[in-house]
Amino acid sequence: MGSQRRGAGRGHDGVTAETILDTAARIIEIDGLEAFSMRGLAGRLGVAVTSIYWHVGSRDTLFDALADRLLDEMTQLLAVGDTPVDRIASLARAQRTVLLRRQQLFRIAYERERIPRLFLPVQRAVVGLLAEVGMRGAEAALVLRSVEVHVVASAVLQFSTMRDTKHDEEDPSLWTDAWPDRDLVRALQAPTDYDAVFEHGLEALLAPLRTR
Amino acid sequence: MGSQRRGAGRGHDGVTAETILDTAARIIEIDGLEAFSMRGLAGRLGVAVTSIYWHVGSRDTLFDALADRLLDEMTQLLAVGDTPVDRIASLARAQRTVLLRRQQLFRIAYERERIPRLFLPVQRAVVGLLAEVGMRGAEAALVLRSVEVHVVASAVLQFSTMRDTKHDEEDPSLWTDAWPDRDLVRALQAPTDYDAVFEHGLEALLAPLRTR
DNA sequence: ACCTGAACACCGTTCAAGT
DNA sequence: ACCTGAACACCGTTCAAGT
Repeated sequence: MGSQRRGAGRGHDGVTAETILDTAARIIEIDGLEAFSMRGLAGRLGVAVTSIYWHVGSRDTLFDALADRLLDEMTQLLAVGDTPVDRIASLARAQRTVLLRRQQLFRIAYERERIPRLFLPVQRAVVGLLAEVGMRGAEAALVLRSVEVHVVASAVLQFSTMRDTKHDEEDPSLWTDAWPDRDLVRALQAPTDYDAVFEHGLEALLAPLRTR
Repeated sequence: MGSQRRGAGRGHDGVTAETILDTAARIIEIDGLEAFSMRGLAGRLGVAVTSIYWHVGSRDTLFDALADRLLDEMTQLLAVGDTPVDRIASLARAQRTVLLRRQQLFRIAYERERIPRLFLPVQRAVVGLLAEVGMRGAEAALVLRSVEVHVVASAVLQFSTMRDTKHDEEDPSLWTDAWPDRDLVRALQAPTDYDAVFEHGLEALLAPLRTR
């Protein structure tokens, strides 16, 4: 709302919109979204709260700006692989990697309903790759969205177990009843391997494409 | 922390832990999680804030109690269908239906990392059904978790578009470039049919089981 | 153009005091 | 056993005032 950026950084002890956003992003990604406050951010920057309002506006517009940054990052992803289907899979993995690295920013984007926009650049690429294997129209749209849901899915679920490690393993007592299948009980007591779950689901979704 | 419930409702103008939880759940599910506050809840009940602390404890323990209620609801689900795979699919759908109806309570459970516990009753049932088609051990665990991830996934993604209807459709301008595939553009401009996406992904995950 | 403090209307929580 | 008001330490945001 307020500011207009001009020229490069000046030798001044004030803050710029950039440094505010940088610091906000760092606080949020390291200490978590709920640890963030406007006053805390101002304190970290050594500035009055009201100064933030001048540079980037309210908490709301600040979060919007952070969501835009994540969007920028999503437009940089590149597809690799020998076949079109391999390249689709590589894009899905790359998206997932960004989401896992930017968990908290992703939550912000999610809460502002920016997910469709966030995924648009990759979707455009996937559309082209689907056309290469002869898939178009409503059928292609369904595959596109299924892959998107799957990427978000496994990332979101992984968040809740990543947040604190003491919950990283399932409570063993939940599965200690006398089950006949000891291998399965052991597999379920181990921490969920979300990478494996992701690959399994992705392969299930892409399998029909591999035979065209 | 404080109270011990005894006997049935007494004719008194005080509140009980039950009525507090009922009112809290209604506020949260109707007005949304962010609209909830301890003071607002007290106001709605016509009681001082501090009275809530006596009956159910802090906001934290109150949310824990609400998560327990959702867990109870999840234990009631029944499998229907002719084949074991059909019954697995029916359980997945039933779970999804509960999640969509109790969106906000689910968010609470999710943020408290109760998802594994929440899904345990259904998982037990699915384990039995997988055994019926001869799937056990680590392989069964992977399928189990993939289905769980898929259910949560499509529900979570649907939330963000359900919250306000003006975002229910994708921004048409995102796809209006000159694309050769008009059918696909039309399909992508329409609101996402999450039911279809859910069924598509579920079928992809269960397809390998149908041929055993 | 940039930064400030004071003020407002909110929070969750504790605690001593009432009946 | 149950409920209360006062108080504390937080919020986000606005606004008039400074330089």
